Amino acid sequence: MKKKITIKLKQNDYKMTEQRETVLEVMLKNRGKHLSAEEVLEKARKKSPGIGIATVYRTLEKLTEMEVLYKTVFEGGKFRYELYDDAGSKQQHHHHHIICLKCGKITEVQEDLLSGLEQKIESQGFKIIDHDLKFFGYCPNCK
Amino acid sequence: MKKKITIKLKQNDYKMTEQRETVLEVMLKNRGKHLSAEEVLEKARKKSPGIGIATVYRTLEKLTEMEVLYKTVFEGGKFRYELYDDAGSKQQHHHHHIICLKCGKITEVQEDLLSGLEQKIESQGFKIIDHDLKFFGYCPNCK
DNA sequence: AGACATTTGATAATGATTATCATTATAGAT
DNA sequence: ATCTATAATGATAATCATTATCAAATGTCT
Ligand SMILES: [Mn+2]
Ligand SMILES: [Mn+2]
Ligand SMILES: [Zn+2]
Ligand SMILES: [Zn+2]
Repeated sequence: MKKKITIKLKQNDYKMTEQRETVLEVMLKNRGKHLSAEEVLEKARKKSPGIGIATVYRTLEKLTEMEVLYKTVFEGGKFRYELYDDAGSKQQHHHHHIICLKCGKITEVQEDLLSGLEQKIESQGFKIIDHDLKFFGYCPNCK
Repeated sequence: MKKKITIKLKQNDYKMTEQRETVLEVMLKNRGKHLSAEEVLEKARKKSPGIGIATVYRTLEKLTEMEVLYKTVFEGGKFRYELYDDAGSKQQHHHHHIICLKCGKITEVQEDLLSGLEQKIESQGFKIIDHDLKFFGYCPNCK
């Protein structure tokens, strides 16, 4: 995985630096979590104490372009990043999220069930590349 | 519609002011559009030239709380507001959006097709209140 | 090791949204 | 219609996340 991404970087004339490796490791170690740039910074400093917030933003952005990370807005209007389900290989679709309106917990839903709807939309002349589906409600604890 | 909302305001000890009425009229006249606060300000000033941006934000926020408006982030990381499909009455669900990655056009999808998935999720102990589904791809013109 | 382009970190700038506060307007009581 | 209490407004400052700038440091290739 890490090796695959290093190769991808080189193909695009990007260098593999200590900081980029650290950010990547943070994301790999936190699969299933949805981290803000500040949270990534905090974790990255454990390994690379000197790393700056600008580098974290730049690296997250680059990994998002490369489709290693998925970037989206949850509540609070700031971006959060997570590993793509199948980071490294050609990416198609993304799992869904349930956000608890009381405790803020984020639960992932793996079932897709959108292909029917996507087919209907494509039959009207669109080409669908990806989707982003969030459910808002209450988790079992807060219901 | 406007009357219904005025009554709702009163029930919550809010006053109906010229500015609130203007913002509401802007939103009613632009059903199907997705306006930023700045865009609402611009349109509102046609009728109430002195209105300030802070009042626009406050009013949009209030109407969102009251479930007259729906607030969401499209591309660019800023909030946009639109009338709820059935603004005024008890609100359940919301239509979906297709965002063209080339020209930015936003198309609405009325078909729901999520009830199956929602039922499956609720059978796992969640309570679903609303959802937000966006498709990313290319519109017929840009495909 | 040396050359050169890329990357980094500190910090300034930006842009959207929210908070502050003195002034003004609204709704209900008189 | 006037008065009063309270809520709302507009100007502007503050905040917060993100992006831009730039001199110094680093990675890659020879
Ligand atoms: Mn996720
Ligand atoms: Mn819409
Ligand atoms: Zn919860
Ligand atoms: Zn298009």
